[in-house]
Amino acid sequence: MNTEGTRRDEIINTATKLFKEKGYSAVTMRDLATAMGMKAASLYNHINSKQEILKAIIISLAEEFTQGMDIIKKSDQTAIEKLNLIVALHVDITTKNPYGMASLNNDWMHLEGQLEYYLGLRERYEKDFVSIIKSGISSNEIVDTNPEVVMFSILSTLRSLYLWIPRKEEINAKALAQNLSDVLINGINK
Amino acid sequence: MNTEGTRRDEIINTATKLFKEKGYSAVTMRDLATAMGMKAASLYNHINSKQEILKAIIISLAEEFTQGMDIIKKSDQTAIEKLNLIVALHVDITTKNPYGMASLNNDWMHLEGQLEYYLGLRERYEKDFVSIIKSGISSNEIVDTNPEVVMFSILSTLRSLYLWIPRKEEINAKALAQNLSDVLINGINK
DNA sequence: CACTCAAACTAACAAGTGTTAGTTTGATGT
DNA sequence: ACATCAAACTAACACTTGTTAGTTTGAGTG
Repeated sequence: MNTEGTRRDEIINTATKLFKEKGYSAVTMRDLATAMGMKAASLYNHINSKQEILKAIIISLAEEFTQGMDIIKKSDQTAIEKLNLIVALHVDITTKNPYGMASLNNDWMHLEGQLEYYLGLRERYEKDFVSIIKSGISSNEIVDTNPEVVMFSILSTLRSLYLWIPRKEEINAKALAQNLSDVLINGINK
Repeated sequence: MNTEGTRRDEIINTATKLFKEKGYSAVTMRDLATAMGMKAASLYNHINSKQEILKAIIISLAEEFTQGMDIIKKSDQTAIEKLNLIVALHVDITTKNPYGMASLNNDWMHLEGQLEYYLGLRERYEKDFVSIIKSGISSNEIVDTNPEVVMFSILSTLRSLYLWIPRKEEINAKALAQNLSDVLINGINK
């Protein structure tokens, strides 16, 4: 038994790139096979279905976010500091797998068996996020605005990071997270 | 000749909703026909191709943004005021056609004949946006941060509005634009 | 009534879809 | 030399795709 899953992982990585460019539905198994330098039927020596690939991409990412949020919400930090940690979490996960984030954002509705599970994780994440903002408002750290608008605004930016991070190799993750935190939390008004 | 294009418009509106839910590639002409209460072949009495529908949805929206930006950039306003106008522009267009915004954001890459034209409009829009931010930094209205990070942050939120506006019938456009401007420009730190 | 015409229909097409079954290849360890 | 086995292959399947051609329907108009 050698390093398990290597060939399968290559297929999933290649699929992730293709899905990011055209979306899950527009990528055929023959497209994927060509990109891998093989015939479509050969893919099935390593994976069981196209759907399984999508699941492998999305669910692991969604669980990473859930775990990150669990740690942050339990941590003994101010609300603002927790928001900074959320920004860092997104920058970190997105830097490691920017293409996968495209599927997470755009192709989750094509999950067949795990759609409910995914939606559950997502709802939970957003609830935790809003809770942190609300507690920051209560503790007078955060201005008293609609907490959902605040979450929406921050989360939209963080969810779009995958579009931006690949072009920004020059900037490192820590600097980007700091820069984003500044803009998102302190605003841009002088 | 009666009110021209009615039936065609109904088809495009129906398609817009379907595209928002599953994406362009995953919606078949038979799906669309069923939603219209007719057979797939009948659609072709009103439209010439599936591609034409996508083009009708995306290009008109992209041109609306371009026109809006042209007016804003020529206007005699401070940079911050121009940013407020951009927020209002997005809220306005998205409120009128939230489903179409989903295609604009997620299915532009499936444009076949007009891809270059679309990308040109988009690039121009982003350049104008960055220019406004830079001029705000020069005039000391805006904090001296990376202008592209600022644009990215604001634009990500504005581009995601389509996900949010349909659930928020209670809030009116003007109030939402004001609320967003506050959060995006002044930040949330107290 | 006969004519027109938009808008639906049925039937079919060629190409492409995900997937299965069975077979060949070639490197590895005995 | 032989057996093994992952990993590729060829061939084919049942079904779906966008689209075309030709036909029928039915309301409105002279």
